[in-house]
Amino acid sequence: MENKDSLQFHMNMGKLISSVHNMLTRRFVQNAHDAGLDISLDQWMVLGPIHFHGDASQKLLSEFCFKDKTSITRIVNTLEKKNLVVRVTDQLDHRINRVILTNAGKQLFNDVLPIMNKTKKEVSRDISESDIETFKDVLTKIMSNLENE
Amino acid sequence: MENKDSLQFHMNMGKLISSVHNMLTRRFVQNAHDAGLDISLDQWMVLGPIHFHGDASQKLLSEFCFKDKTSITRIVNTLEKKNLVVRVTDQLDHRINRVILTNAGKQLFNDVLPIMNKTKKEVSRDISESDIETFKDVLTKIMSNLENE
DNA sequence: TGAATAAAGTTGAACTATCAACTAAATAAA
DNA sequence: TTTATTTAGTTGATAGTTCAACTTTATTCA
Repeated sequence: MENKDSLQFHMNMGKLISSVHNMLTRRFVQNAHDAGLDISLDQWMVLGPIHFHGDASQKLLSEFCFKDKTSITRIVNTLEKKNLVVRVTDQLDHRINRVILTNAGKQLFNDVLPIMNKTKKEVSRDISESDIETFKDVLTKIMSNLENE
Repeated sequence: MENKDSLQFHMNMGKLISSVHNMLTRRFVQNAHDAGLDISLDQWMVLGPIHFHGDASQKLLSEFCFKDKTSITRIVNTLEKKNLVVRVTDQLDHRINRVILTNAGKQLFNDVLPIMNKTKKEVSRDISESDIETFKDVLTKIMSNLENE
């Protein structure tokens, strides 16, 4: 334990981000599960934008979620299997799928919102507002640093 | 594009961390690939501690990497398949596997080190030292917030 | 000592990520 | 208008994550 902590101190950024990402994912799913909700973090990260946009194409979801289009295909497959969304072919451009929330999807969205807030609270416990701001700024900066080309 | 940026501004922490993690992973693998090296970020994250400890058990790797023991099993499988490590049963406690770097593993470790540094430089470009420090402190704090129980 | 329990790893199943190769539909170019 | 190219999405393959169930070996304790 002690050994682990002292090593943790020397962890580089990549490992920190990776570890935090894993732990965050686990905690969110656990909180959802404890509330009787069956959803993964990735499903939630796609469900949110679908709710937000109303009739997002998979292409838009891909850009918005910073996920590969293949990942979107498969997450939407899962959401569709759970009857949370439906794919509707665009009338004008038949290549495009519009992804729409079902009533069950809207219901789940509303149920998960408080779980997300609970998780957020647990994550940012005892961290100052200004540190959180700096933290988010750095993350945003890293994203622009890694944005392709 | 513009739309995406304005939305990005409102991204919550979870999504930021998730997105950064994905982009970071992609960039590391791409940099390694460009240098003719075939390794994933997760393989690297396990290879490092193996190098560091000399004869780490999978249990130790699991704690050290903040990964599930199952993940460690499979990553070590992959590393073993690539002849980068070998499993040696502990003489005193036959339940324990000691994971040891082969010469090829040591070689790869040395080859990947500069790639990691290159990636680190790309990630932290134009971010002040003090912001990086705050950033790492917040990540460490989040980890302790999410540490179980 | 012998039975219950705990610890270290593995395996199977379901899900996600990424790459490459593919289909189908729309657009550009000849 | 026909051909070439681009775009949206899917499929297959390989790797990693998590959970639950399992094996094997150690330890506890009755």
